[in-house]
Amino acid sequence: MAEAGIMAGTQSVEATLDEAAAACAARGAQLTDLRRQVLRLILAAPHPIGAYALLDQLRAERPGAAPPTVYRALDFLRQQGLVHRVERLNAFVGCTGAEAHHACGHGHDHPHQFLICSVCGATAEVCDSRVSEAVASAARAAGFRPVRMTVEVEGRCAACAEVT
Amino acid sequence: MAEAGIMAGTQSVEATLDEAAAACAARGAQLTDLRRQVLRLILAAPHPIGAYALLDQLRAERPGAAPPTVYRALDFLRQQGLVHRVERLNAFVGCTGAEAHHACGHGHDHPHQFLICSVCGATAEVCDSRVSEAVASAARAAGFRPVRMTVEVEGRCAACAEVT
DNA sequence: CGCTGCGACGTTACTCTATATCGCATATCG
DNA sequence: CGATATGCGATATAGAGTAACGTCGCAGCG
Repeated sequence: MAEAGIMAGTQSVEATLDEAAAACAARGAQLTDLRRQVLRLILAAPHPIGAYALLDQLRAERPGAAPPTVYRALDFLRQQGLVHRVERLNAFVGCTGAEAHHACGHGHDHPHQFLICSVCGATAEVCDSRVSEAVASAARAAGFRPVRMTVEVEGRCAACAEVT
Repeated sequence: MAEAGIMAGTQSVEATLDEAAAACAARGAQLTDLRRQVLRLILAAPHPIGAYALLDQLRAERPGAAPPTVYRALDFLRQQGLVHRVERLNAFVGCTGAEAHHACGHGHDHPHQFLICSVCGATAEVCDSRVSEAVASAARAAGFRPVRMTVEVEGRCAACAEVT
């Protein structure tokens, strides 16, 4: 229970992949086999995963895979809002709760925040509008026109904080 | 005037270096020649500068410089709160307004935010407590114990926004 | 005096992250 | 049919960061 806030989506990876394919199709883009494989690996990983770890795993199914193979797929998945990049880790995670974000009116480039546990490596995505409002308003106060924001918090997740 | 929010400190680089040296000494650390050179290059750069660009410039004075040379100096300068890393850019900037931060009660690891202009590359550091409060409180609401935060906003600075 | 510990720095080598570029195949449309 | 677009294989290179080891100089101390 303590991990509730840190858990990824509860549905199966394959179901998520099917939803993702449908969402892409609805936008006129296609989730090809390669892209689907990459997304599957990301969703199956317990934590944010680096591009080259992804590449290693991908080679099991696709021996010819090279860095551009992975990066092209990642670029696509990010455009589609299916994957986010965690800047502090140079790693990638599946976007959890894309439905929720759409429900609250955000597009696929929604503002989000990451909570990164420096003990266990778990990374949770949250979507707090007060945070994005505060950041955007601080930026505007400086005469700045915000477009995209990165908010990443390093600390201890609930489970690791208990141990203290 | 439009750039007021984006300007770096107004005093000369050398004066800043002297202050930095004094601040280090007060903490029992020393700003050696190497560290001073690296800090000078960062302060003189108009924008955040990458480690390898720094290395290239450093080699003019110090032909034997290698990556560890730069990274060790950067680690020191970051510990001393004289330099920040911009995660989105994999680059480094001088900490503007360290005095102001100390004045408002923060140590040298103060929470800060970056405004990064995607047109001209200018990067401004701001220190808005409402932002850091909002982020910290969102994190705690998820049972997370925040330690350090990265807030980086990409958009258009005042000068570049005028042009539209 | 020589020993020891420590911090700063040099040096080599390596890993990881990311992009540029060329080229081929297919697909879709007028 | 040709023309343009997209996906992807393949090679090469740039950029970011770290590991490991050695050396020098400078305390403090028996």
